[in-house]
Amino acid sequence: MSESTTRLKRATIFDVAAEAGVSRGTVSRVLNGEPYVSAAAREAIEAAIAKVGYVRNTAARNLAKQSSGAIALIVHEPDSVFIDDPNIGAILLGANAALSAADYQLVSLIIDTERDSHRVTGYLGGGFVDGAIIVSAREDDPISQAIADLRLPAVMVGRPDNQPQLPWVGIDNRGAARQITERLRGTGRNRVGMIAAGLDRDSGRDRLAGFREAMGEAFDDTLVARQRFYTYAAGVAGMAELLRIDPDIDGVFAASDAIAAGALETLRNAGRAVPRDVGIVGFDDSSWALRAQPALSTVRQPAGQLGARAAELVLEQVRTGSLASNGALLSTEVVWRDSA
Amino acid sequence: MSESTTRLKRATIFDVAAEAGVSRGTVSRVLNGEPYVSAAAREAIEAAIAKVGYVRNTAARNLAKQSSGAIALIVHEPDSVFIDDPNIGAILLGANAALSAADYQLVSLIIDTERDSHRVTGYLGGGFVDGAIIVSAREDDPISQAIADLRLPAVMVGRPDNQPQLPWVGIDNRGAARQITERLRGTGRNRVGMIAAGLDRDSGRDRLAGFREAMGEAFDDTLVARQRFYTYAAGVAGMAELLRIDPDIDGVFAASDAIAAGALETLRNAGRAVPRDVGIVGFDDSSWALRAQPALSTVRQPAGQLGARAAELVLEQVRTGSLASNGALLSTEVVWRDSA
DNA sequence: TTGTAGGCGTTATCAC
DNA sequence: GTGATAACGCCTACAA
Repeated sequence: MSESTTRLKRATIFDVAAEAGVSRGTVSRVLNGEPYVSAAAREAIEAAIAKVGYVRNTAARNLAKQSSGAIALIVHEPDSVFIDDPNIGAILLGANAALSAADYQLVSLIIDTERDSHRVTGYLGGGFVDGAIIVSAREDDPISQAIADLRLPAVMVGRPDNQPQLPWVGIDNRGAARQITERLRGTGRNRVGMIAAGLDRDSGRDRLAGFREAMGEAFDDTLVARQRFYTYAAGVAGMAELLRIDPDIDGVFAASDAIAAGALETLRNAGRAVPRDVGIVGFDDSSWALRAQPALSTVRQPAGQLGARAAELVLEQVRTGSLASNGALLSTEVVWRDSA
Repeated sequence: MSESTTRLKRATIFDVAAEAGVSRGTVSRVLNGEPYVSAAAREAIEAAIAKVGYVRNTAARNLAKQSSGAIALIVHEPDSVFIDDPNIGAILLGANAALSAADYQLVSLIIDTERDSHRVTGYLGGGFVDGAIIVSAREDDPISQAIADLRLPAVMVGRPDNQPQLPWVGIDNRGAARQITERLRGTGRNRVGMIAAGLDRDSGRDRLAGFREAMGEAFDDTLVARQRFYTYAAGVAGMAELLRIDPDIDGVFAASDAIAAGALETLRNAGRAVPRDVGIVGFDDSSWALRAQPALSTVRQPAGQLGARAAELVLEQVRTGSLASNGALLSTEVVWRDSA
């Protein structure tokens, strides 16, 4: 009676062994699907497991096996802007699918404050996970250093500047930026600028570099509006700045679709028609691209594959202790729609 | 030399104790900030910790303490649509902040397939976490049942239908829907319909119920377009359906801002002006609301607080073993802009 | 095929 | 204040 109200002690292998009339060793063997167990024993044990309601204590298992079967995915967005990042969800889903196929558990950790950063470091060192995927780390990220110290198998999504020894997967931001800028220029624009963002990460800097390359001689640094975040608001502000600097601007490469959408609003309010007066292209091919008016020409980023590939590389390290290659570049695709 | 290439064994309390010339017990005491440790011992131990590069093995600690200091947040979106859900990110951040303040680690688990569901169940039972927050569970969710079986402290975000014993936090979807519908009708609309979605969850059903209540005698079930997801595409399709059924429709309550945005597109293509010809209101006050043309009148959902409150309730259970109240309703607010 | 027992790294309860 | 030492629950040689 009182059993049902007080918190019952959870059954252990001991209880199962006693119930089935065998030793703990044998129970452990059937639990792990090992051979050399008689059918009779197996049956008795399975019945006992069901009867006593046994579930394995993974903390104990981890301790004994020195591994956890889990991989962390760390999202580091100290400014809480990741809510609007269209890629992170897809990266997560891709990583989850790849790990799931290998029967690993993905656990996502978010770092929002300095305090989070410390706590997560402790968590990573605590045997909770066998490896880690780091998303959207910034230049000065303490986590990547901590991971290196812990010798925890890890891979970054995006190319790390300060941790050259960390394996990574990413896209060729520079090449993609160059391609779409060239295409934009090809529509006969003469004065083309850029709304850049995220210049504290490699992705942001590389997109700017690609733009500069594509512009060649025509590059004009005053026509680069530098914003902090990849947001709609940044697009609104950045476009206003560009119009102020050069009212005759007729082409804009926005560092993200959200920025492009914001720029569209500014242009609309300024009475400029897109693509007639001004051609604009974005980056990501997120949901912003299709919903914008007009629909955005942009670069498709294989976010899901990014996550999946990162997961595979972590698993390779976990299993073999090392990695065949040290980085992977996934290919992008220019998607041409109506905005330029 | 070879030390640096082969994987070094991680230092344990043993090593620290030896290095500092004290016993493990004393080391453990300083590690846990307990009193009754001499300054000399503390200093020696701290130096030793730094010297041997000790980091605590949490698996062992969990085993001994029978707890983990981590709380799971389970996102269950089998259709991968959560990428576009504007609330989940905020819920996550809110929960993370609340747990962080109590020095708990939030770990997010996503369930995307049947296989994920099984694996996560095992994870939850394995001593990795002390409690769980369940987001966006659906009616037939096996996870909530598993959690009940495990006697794991848990709380749902959103009111559970099938697990009445599970504590939860949510908003008054029905009341909020009623309020905004009444306000919409107050703008002098005669033929008002609804684009409903997510009718397999309480939130979706409650919004429809609130709409019905507000309409009273004027409720017309043929003017309810039922969609599966809370997406832009659903809005496009739902609005088309409503226009087909009643070309004279002059008011629409969309079950989410994304749906409302989609509806706006259909209306624009159909040559209907908003709010002149048709008034439209949404739900969530997500980024869709402000970026829509015209900006949406909508219901603000306190997503961050939802996550924070859920976290607090889980911690209360973890610490006291029980809960003072069994549910919490957070208040919403009608935000009136230009779309109606 | 099965049982035995030592070890995984910490914590906690004792004596001292 | 500090040092032994028995848990914690599981895995895994090794022996039988």
